[in-house]
This record gives sequence, C-alpha cells and structure tokens, in this order.
Amino acid sequence: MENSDCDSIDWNTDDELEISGLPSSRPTLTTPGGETITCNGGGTITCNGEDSSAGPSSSKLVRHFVSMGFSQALVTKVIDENGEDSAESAILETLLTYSTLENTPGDNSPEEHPPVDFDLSSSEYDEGLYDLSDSDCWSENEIEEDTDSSSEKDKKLRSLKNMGYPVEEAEIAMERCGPGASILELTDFICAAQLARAEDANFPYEVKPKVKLENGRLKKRKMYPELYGRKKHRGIEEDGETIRLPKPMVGFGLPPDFGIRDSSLVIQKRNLPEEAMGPPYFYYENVALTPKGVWDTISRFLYNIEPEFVDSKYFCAAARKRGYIHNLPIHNRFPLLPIQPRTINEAFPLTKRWWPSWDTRTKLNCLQTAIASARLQDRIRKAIEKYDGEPPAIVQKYVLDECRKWNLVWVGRNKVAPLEPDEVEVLLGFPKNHTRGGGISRTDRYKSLGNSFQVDTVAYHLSALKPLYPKGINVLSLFSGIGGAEVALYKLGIPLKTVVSVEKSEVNRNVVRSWWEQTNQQGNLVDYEDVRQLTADRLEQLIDTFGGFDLVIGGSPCNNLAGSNRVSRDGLEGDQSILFYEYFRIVDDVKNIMAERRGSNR
DNA sequence: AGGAATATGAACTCACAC
DNA sequence: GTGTGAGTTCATATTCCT
Repeated sequence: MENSDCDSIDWNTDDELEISGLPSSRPTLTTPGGETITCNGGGTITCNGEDSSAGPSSSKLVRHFVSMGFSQALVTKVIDENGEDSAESAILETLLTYSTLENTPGDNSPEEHPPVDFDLSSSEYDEGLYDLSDSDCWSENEIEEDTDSSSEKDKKLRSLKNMGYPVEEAEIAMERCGPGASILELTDFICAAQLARAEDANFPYEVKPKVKLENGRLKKRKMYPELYGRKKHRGIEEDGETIRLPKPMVGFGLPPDFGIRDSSLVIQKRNLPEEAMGPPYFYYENVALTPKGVWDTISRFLYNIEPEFVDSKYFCAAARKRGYIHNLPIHNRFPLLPIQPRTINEAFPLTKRWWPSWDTRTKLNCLQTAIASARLQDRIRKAIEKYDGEPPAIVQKYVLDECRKWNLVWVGRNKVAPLEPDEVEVLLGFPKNHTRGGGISRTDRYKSLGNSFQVDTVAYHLSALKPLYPKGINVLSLFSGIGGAEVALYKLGIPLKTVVSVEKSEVNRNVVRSWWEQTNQQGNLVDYEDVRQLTADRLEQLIDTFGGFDLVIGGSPCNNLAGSNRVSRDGLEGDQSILFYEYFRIVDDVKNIMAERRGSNR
C-alpha cells in the first residue's frame, strides 16, 4: 500500500547511505520538527494483553515481555539493568540481543503459550459493522475438529491440495507425521522434503536468481523459463516481456454473485513454482497500471508467480485496479460480511436526489490522494447554473469529465463535491473515523487513504488463511500504511498473535496503534520505521523470538508507478518505488531463515 | 511552519473505423 | 495492419493562507 512519502525524508542516495550506514543498535532518528522517534531497533511496542490501563509498571512490563516469549528471569534481569523507566523499545532491543547470545530457549517459548483468546464480541470499535456471526458463507468451508479420523484425514489432504501441494507429497507427509499432525507441521514436512530433493538434484539455493548490485543499481533477475514456462490463459499472457491485464479484471475469481457470470473466469487451481511455496505465505500489492515491463520485473523477482489483477469496483463502489502477487491458496475464499454496497447510489443514498439523469456513473473511479479544489467545484456549479433545464451536451461533457477525474458526487442542486475522509474510509473497508484525530491533518488523511488497500478485496484473498490458522498468525507487515492488512485479518476473525509492522510515516503508525488499542488486540504490535532496519540479523532475531512469520504482507510505494504522477513516474527504479526490492529481499530472507530453522529442527 | 488550495499531462489501454 | 479518439490514473511542486 502504502506510502513512503508522507514526510519530508527523501529517499535519495545520500539518505540511503546515511540510513543504512547507521549502527544497527538502536539508532535514533529525529524528525524535522525535532521530535525524537524511539521506534527503531526494537520498535515501539503496544500490547494490551492484560490490563488496558496505561502506564508502565514493573510487573506489567515483565508480564508483557514474558507474553512475548522471553523467560521471566531474562526479562527481570534486563529491566533491572535498563531501569523501569527506560523505553519498551530499548528493553526489547536488549532482550533480542540477549536471547540471540544465549541461544537457549526461554522458559516460555512462544509455542508453549496458550492460544490467545480472540473474542470478537468484546470489540466495541466496529459499531456493529463487523458481522462475524455464523455465516453460511464460510462456516461450511472451515476445517472443524472432527472425531472421525478418516474424514479428518481427508480434510487435511484436501486442504493441502488446495494449498497447492501435490497429493502424493501430502499423503507421504501425513503418513510420516502421524494422524495428529497439524496442517502447519505437514506443510513444514513437505517443504523440507522439497528442499532436500532440490539439494539432491544439485538444484539448491544457488540456482535461485539472486539480486546483485550492478553499478550501484539493483540488477534484474534473469527469466527462468525452465522453471516457469511461458503460458497463456484468461487474457493474462506472458508475451515475451509484457504481462497483459485481464478483462474483466477479476483476478482468479470473485465471490458468488459478485458479477462473474462466465464460470471460465474462475480459476480453480494453479501450480505455484516450487520455490514460491510457503511457509511463509506472502502477499504483495501494487498498482495494476504501471509503466510497461514493471509487472514483468516484479513477477520475475517474486518467484515468477503470475500476478492476480483485481479491480476493487467488484467489492465496493469505487474502482481500484491493483495487482497482487501471492502464494496463498485460492480455494475456499469467502467475502467479508456485510457485503459493501457496490453502486454510488447505494453507498451514498443522499446523492440520489441531486443526481442528474445525464450523469450515468454507477461506480466511482480510483480514490486518490488529493481532492478537487473548491474553485473547480465553483466553476462546475456556474457552468450548469447558466441553463434552466438540462445543460447542452458540451457542458455535460465538461462536467462529467471533471466529475470522473476528481470523483465528485452530487450533494445539492447544481452542486458537486468530493467525498469526505470518513466516506473514503468506509469505501475502502475501514472503520469510520479510522484515520481521524490524533493530530493527523485532513490533507494527510486523504493521502494515507489514497495509498491504502481496499480492505474487502484483500480480505477476500486472505480469507483462505482462516482455516489454516485458527489460533492466530504472526504477521510481518511491510509498508503498513494505515493498516489495511491488519484490519483485513481482524475483520476476517483471524487472531493477530504478533504483528511486526514497518511504516515510515509517523501519522500512519499512530493510526495503526490507535486502531490496535481500540480493538483490544491481544497480541503484540512491534513497529519499525524503515524496511532497511530489518537486516537479515534482525529478521533472524524476530523469527527466533516469535517463532517465525506466517504471513509477509505489503505493497511497496507506487509513487513512481502511478499514472497520476506527472513529475516522477520513473518506474520501478524511481526513488520510492525502488523499495520493492527491499520487499523482495525481506521475503526471501524470511523464507531462507525459516527453511534453515526447519532444517536444524530435524 | 504547516496545512490547505491550486495547477500541472503523460502514459497507457481499449474500442472502433478504415 | 494502422490511426484515432476516449477513458483512466495509490501524485508532486508551488503558492496561498492562517
């Protein structure tokens, strides 16, 4: 999603060197306003595990860190050393360092913890928006505890198959791991077996194209047609260098009754390249309409997975054409409830009265980061007012062009207006007032919202994870923005055990933290300011602390890709959009580290 | 100082006619 | 095949105004 340009820090080369050259231990950045941000290194932490009242106390701090998986003895020791008043981030930093040095599991390894209690009904934040009561849309698809071992086995087999694993490998894994093995254990086994086979065939990591620096620039990966041959289906073609956008832009399929009548548009299964398979799962997002060749490059880096292009106009009343590359299962998806109104009239009933018959729009265009000026709205009003009845065709065209360009709606006689920030929030699937208050300006609200996920769309894709992680997931959220991924998972009812979030903009981090607190999250929220802080060493520490990441999710900056940018639409190598390579690096690091851990546990 | 307002096209795709 | 026109787009730089 999201935004890397919300503040005044430029991503020019000098800054890159400056930031990456910082000592890795607890760097402290200072904002232009002189305010010190202490969320580096260990990150700012929010945890509402027990008492919701604010204010640190020693015992509470101890419980807090113990709940994160550190041993009580270690936590006590570190707090004693640092002092109770020291920042939580400093304590976490020390804990991470110690736990790495000790290399011995604490008294409370995360796996030994009781599952977090995830009580949706206790949330008062949603104002009844999230109807997560028993829904026949998905309950039948869930994996339920079943006493019948044979049907249990079938379900696991089916799940594995749906996740893209070959049936034979799934059967072998179930035989070897025993009847009580969880899906996660089974997928671990299959992945380890695949890795072992790859090594046997002298086809190990080295084969995987690596990113290399060339003249200070990132070098593009070679195509490996032998790994993932050219293909063609449903309008998405790899025609030499260009991936074409599908029409209609419905991805691998939409929920039932979402506008797909042609069943051939629904993809039942796909074959992921072996090196792309999870765990961890990952999910990458960016604008669909990029300069030529960008999605080819992105796909090449992300294990040659075919992008899923979806227009969110099928999920809400506004268009949002985006590409998603992920290794999620695509079976058993279900939509968020309640389903959003999908026409302007239904979403904004009050506009109906003023909507002229010659404005035939039923959907809004893409919600962007800026809104129409008052002067433009005035020009439109004056242009129409000159005529008693229906304005002439030339005026209609002028008005309609501007309305389309600026997403204006009719709010009075001859009066058009841009959407209010709270209306944008709801369209994008966020709770009303999600970005309101806490010191964020109206301009920044539009900007952050314009850079965000459409929650219903993303949630539909992520819904396949729900049966796989009934006890919750650990998420690495990159370029988190205002937390579209977190909100989507929450609305799906997937408990958030740990969220490590990286977001450069302070106002956005504040939005996510407020949401986290208001929704009484039981897990841990750790945040970082810069993706470059997540070095391989740091990722190892985080993985060892939290027991690995189940999902790495994020959309890297689109600034240099988006069509609205008149100034610096420089493509993937642009100042901001180049951070895509950081996304790839981190996903690849996490995959390799977790594969190593699986190997050494065996 | 900082928020708000304002002006600023190009690149791309698609449909259609020829 | 080529040409043309219509439609769409997670934005930025500058100025204005408290």
